[in-house]
Amino acid sequence: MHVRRPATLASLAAELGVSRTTVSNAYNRPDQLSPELRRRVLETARRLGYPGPDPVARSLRTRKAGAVGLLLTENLSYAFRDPAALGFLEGLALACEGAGQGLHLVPVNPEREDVAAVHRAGVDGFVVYSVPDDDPHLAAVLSRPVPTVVADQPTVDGVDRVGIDDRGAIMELAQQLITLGHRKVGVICMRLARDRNDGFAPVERQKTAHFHVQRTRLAGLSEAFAKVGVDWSRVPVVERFDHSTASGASAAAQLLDADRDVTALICTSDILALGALTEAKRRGLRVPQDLTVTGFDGIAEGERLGLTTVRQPVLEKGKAAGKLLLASPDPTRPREITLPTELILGTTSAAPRTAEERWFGP
Amino acid sequence: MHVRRPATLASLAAELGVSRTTVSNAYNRPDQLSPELRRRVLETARRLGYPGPDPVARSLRTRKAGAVGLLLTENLSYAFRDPAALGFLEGLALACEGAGQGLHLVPVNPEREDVAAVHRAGVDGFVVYSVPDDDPHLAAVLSRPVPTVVADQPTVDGVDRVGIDDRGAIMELAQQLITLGHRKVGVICMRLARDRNDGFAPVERQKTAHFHVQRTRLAGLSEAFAKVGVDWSRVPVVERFDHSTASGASAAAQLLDADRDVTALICTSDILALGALTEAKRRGLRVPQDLTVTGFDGIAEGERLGLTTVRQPVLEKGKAAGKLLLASPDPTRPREITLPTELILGTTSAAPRTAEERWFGP
DNA sequence: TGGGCTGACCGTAACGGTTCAGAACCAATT
DNA sequence: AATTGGTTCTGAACCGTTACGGTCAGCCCA
Repeated sequence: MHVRRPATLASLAAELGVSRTTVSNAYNRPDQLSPELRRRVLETARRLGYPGPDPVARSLRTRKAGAVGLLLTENLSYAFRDPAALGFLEGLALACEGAGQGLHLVPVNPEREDVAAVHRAGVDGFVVYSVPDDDPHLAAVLSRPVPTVVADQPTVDGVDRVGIDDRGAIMELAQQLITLGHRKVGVICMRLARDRNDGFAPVERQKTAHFHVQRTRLAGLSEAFAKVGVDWSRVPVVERFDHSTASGASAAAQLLDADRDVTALICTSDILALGALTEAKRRGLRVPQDLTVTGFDGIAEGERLGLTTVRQPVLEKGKAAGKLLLASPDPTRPREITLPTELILGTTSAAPRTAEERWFGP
Repeated sequence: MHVRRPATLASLAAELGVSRTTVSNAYNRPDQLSPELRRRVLETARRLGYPGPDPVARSLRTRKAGAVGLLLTENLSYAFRDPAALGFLEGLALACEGAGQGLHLVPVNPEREDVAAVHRAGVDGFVVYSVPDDDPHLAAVLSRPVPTVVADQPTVDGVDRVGIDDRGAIMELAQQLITLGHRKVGVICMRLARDRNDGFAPVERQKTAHFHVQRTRLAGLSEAFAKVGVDWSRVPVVERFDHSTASGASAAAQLLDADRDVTALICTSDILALGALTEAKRRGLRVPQDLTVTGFDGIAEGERLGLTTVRQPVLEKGKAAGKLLLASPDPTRPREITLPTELILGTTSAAPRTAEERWFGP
């Protein structure tokens, strides 16, 4: 019994004196052979230590890998720590699980731009979640001849898409602040491009941002405030590369230091908003009396704190992406799913104090 | 130009009038052909829409898939919501990313016991994280002829393992409570088997628990308290199937309702402990004056609340699992990595009130 | 008796690559 | 002139399966 090479379908067949087809059928189509022979095949397999048909060889032959590839932002830890990304991931994983498909996280080396991993992934399709528009990995994915779904990304021709109406949602939020009377606002956003720029982001940078979600939200804000005569080029927008409450706090500090008249801090994520709240508290600013703070996403911790924000259905977004990918392989035209959002009016937003109040207290 | 079937290595070679080997070399070993020819190959590839060597076929030939399989508990959402599991996942993902390996989440259908997905996964190895000892998926993984690492699971012969000293760690915690004077304690634990049993868990069930981690922690507690003469069979142990703060709260309620003398609630996870804290507050019990509450894991929210607990390096655990799997393919004997834990004395533990104080107030 | 049907099994041809041992060619060295 | 060495490219053998289209024996029924 030479245990060097593990047994294969062929060796098993030889041992049994039957054809490979029959052994294959024993595993895949029990109705194609007599129960007795099938029993013998399976028993001999056990005896020889044959672990069943090799998954890779099977994939090659059947032209399906049984897995979905997932391309995430270059920084993996980011995804695992961002509640919104995590919700998406969970939803996608659930959809895959429901369909019996594996979920293959594509390794993205943050250092060298190594696109090879995308080409090496044996998957039946890809989901691309919120990567920069110019990410070479995205291009690599698109070059693969498998169905793809993008999420929180701009439309790519021939590719399904799932997302929310970022522009509309944040405009609704902006309108709320406008109605309350806010005109001097500041914005804290996530990184806008692949290069690090921890500081103010001029309008040009906002417009050419490589991250669709951020770009769109900023555009929505700009549009909403322009309508009531606010000169957007004078609205301070502070960008942070890292996505953490610490970043939110330092951004708030930077912004408030530079512009003390600001009555509202609009953050493009709840995580950043949580940090802003911390900084406000540290400065002795009461929220919402002295300062309004808003977020985006609708994460649990924000809800607990009564954060005014836009809630988006992250879990559903992931599920939708999975379903889109796993449904019909190739319909005529790419589909697009836009999920609804909900404006959550919490306790961190209120009308700004009047100039008078500012000087003399409430 | 029949675009029916996408181009293959062979069709490209035919088009160019060179051998398949040469085309293969153009992609994999650029030094094996002239730069000029390589350029032609690549350009023709682009023209014909050839996406590069098929990953599955390549995997078959090279006998490596470039991915690691991960088997998680049957309930996927659980993993995505448990900070400890998430930390492990992040660590593992980082290790894989560092090695350029994909991470393949094996779909585990909670309904029917469908082990097929394990056999279908084209991976070079498996990591199995905290599944019940009798999980058929675990058996399926072990039957595959690839290296495997188990984490937070009992040792399996021939398989690498990573974990912590659950018994020792919780004994240290127990000793601390004992030193403080606690003798009447109650325990809240996660589910002990695959069947649902939301309620008290008799000693027998504790001992035969299918989840290694829970079983070991309970054994450690039992041992520590037995040493000081506590009859463990009379210690209330409440089990919860779902792992959530709500479960922790309801378990605490059930336990405190049944046994009002309890001075300390030992929870086998921080999540459960957070719930217990909520319930204590709801009852007007002051922590730690009226009730001591402890957890296990060392999650961020627990730290913020000053929870007395055992901190374990979850991220490192995941990284270690990945490294173990990706290091040398097959050493002589299986390795075992036990990571250090740290007892965190927070503000949720203190000496119990004396009987006198109980009746007359502090 | 022979035609048609069914159940059980088999042979061959892919699936799309990689790899290894040369062959062919040319230039440089002995 | 023969040897050596290097580069560039080729042929053929795998990798382990499954899909497809059979074959063949036995049985039913007219």
